[in-house]
Amino acid sequence: MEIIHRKTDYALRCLVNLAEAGRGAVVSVHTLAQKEDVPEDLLQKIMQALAAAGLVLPRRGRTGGFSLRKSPDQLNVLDVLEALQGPFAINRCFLGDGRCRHQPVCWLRNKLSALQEEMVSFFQGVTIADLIREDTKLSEML
Amino acid sequence: MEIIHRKTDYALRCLVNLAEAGRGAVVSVHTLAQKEDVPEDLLQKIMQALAAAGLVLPRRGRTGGFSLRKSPDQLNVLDVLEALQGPFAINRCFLGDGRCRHQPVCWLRNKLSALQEEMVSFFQGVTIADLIREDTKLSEML
DNA sequence: AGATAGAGGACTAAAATGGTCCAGTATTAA
DNA sequence: TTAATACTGGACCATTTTAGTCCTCTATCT
Repeated sequence: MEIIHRKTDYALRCLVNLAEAGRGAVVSVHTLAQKEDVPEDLLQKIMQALAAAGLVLPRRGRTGGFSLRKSPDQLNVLDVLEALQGPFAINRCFLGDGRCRHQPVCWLRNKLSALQEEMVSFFQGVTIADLIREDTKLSEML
Repeated sequence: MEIIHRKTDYALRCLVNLAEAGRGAVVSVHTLAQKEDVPEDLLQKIMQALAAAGLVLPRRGRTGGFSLRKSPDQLNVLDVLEALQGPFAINRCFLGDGRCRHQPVCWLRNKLSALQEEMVSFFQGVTIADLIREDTKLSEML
């Protein structure tokens, strides 16, 4: 049972790559796919999702590609995760869509709500900056 | 994206029910299914999995059913989660089965390993006792 | 002996996941 | 201005997972 699915894994790798390329750097899907060894067509969709979520800025045309919209230390893992895997919830009832069969709000939900918040804060607390490879100069990307 | 799948949700409900029934209490799947509003056939499989994981003790025959094998405050949510959803991992590479495409051990894995451990501790820290309905006397089940 | 309860295997429908393909549009370098 | 390059967006597909059902068998208690 994995929290981070493969698409999200790919996304994290590419966002880190983008961060390492320096602030404002524009990198194409083609380049990212090669560098991080990810299927190019799939990565296209992934970057689209990240763009739709406002995490990344697309630039079309000959010299196009994607660039980060926030500095790496402000881009947290929860946002990436939700962009690719949908809203994060410790249990289905926290998604709010399909109603819980049991009660409007059941006892289990009440018990889990604290955990839900803790997990959200947890993933919000981890940023792309935290994932950057050690040997990269942090000064370059902030 | 839900951490706790429906089967695990059902399992938690029934384990709490079992805990509330008092230490050593034996409750049948039939009864549990009715009380917690869970499909009986499915719950059978769920309880089987919990038994296989050593969390619950099956008793066959006329007055049979399942009883907790640990006191509720020693039965943690991680164990339940893993019994029903398989090994817990923040990312696929922590499952150890299929090798990561990137490297024997990649930089992302190194970065995530701390998170993996934090999440494991987190779910280990939550027990069935924590999920018991407020109005139940704790003294009865410890 | 008969009723009841768990064991376990086979099977299925529906959804999620990972991935591919293709036609279209924007942009820029030459 | 045109050709190359890069993102957009929709359709499509195979595999796996999830949730759930059904049926037969075995154990045990009354």
